[in-house]
Amino acid sequence: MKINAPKGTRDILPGEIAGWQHVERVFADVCARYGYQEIRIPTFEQTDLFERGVGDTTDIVQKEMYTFEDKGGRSMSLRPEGTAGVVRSFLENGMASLPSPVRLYYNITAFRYENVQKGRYREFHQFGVEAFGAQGPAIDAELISMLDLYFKSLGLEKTSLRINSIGCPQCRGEYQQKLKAFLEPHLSELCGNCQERFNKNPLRIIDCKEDQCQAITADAPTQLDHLCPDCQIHFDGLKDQLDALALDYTIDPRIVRGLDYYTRTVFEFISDHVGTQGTICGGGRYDGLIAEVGGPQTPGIGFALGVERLLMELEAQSVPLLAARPITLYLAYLGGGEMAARSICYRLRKKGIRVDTDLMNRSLKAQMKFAGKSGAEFIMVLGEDEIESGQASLRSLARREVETIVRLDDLAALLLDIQDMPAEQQDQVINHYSL
RNA sequence: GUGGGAUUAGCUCAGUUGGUUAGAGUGCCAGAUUGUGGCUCUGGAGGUCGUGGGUUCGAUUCCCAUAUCCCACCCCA
Repeated sequence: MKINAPKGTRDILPGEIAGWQHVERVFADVCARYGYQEIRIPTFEQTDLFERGVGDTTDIVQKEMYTFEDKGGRSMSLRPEGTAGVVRSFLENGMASLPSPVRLYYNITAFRYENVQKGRYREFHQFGVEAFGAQGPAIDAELISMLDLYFKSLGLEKTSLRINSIGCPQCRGEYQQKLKAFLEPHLSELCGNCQERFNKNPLRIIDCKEDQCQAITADAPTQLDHLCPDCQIHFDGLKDQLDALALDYTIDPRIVRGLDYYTRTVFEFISDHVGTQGTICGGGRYDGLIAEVGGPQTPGIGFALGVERLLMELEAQSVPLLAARPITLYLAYLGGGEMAARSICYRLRKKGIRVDTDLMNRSLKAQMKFAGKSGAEFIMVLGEDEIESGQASLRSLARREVETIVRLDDLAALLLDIQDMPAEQQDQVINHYSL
């Protein structure tokens, strides 16, 4: 029986790992510059946490969670997102008593039982950030500027930011009444889904992509026009903050977001290269979530970024990613040189040099071939003559003509100098060691 | 949960109007007078033609089911 990777999962192979490591490194670096610290949380939690945190009316919790009973009869779920677990950890570890705001970031896999398509997997990767304890819009703008800096650091130029405010529970309730009153006369013209949404979650109707629904909701009242004074002040403040940072944004009253916990500020970074799954990054404020999970009333805000989608966007925009670092030296050997070659190889590796050598007893010709395909920068052949004289020829594999006789005793120092150096600068160093 | 397309060698794909030992390119291993790679030539390994049923003298080919992949609805990152 043939065993495949489970539907919706995939292997990240050595050939593509460089891109992943690159976006991870740059993300960690940007987070550090903003004073965000990494947190690592469990892959599964008590199901109850997600029901309360993500919202038990959401599709994510109702239809898409990997839920199982453990051997103690407890209901557990694989995390469908990161925020709930981080909030749980924040409370459990007394982080509320740390100086505010508490700023955390994470790099996780998350799991949702959905049908797979472009940019959507059952196991997927998210980078995320959560900040607790800051009330005003400055932190909203900080998160957005962080993402802007991150995208720019990666070389991703064409990202579009959309922001909206979905108000607080008070003004949202009033707005929902107005929205329903507006939609009521058109109820029969809405698509089937939206007719169901009318009672369950009318907000989602203005997010519907069906043409007939968009036509009806085009003139619908927006939450943005019905914010309470406090929410309005917050949203105006956010715009001032973004203007001060010279960040471009579009106000999109149709952004709703499918997680129950959002309040006030919501935002998305959109791509048009990821099929219909265009949201690379989504986030917002969740001032009620911490209390909902059982903690004190604490404001919070965060975002999550889809790593697979980010990588697709980078590829679509032809952004060069850091390549894997090649082997610096391939150490080939002939019969009598084998043990000396092994010993030198180990010594070089201890010094931090990337070295490869043959383990298959191959002919010299085969070793050369292998070295050439391995992408190694330099090659050296060790036989009895070289061991005896303590000298050997160091040759560039990419630039055949570059060949220099050097002392084996100097080899470590030489390679350490030229490792990771641009090719055109290497020659000078090599000449310095030349006999 | 619902649709459309696909599945043949490690990878990219031909092919068979149903008929003996199923092909190419590429990759892998080896060799081309036992000390210097990328080109070329030769040889080799590698496939129960996604899986399970059915029709048939005979199925990789036709039919049904199922799994997986890709795309879309929905939802989200």
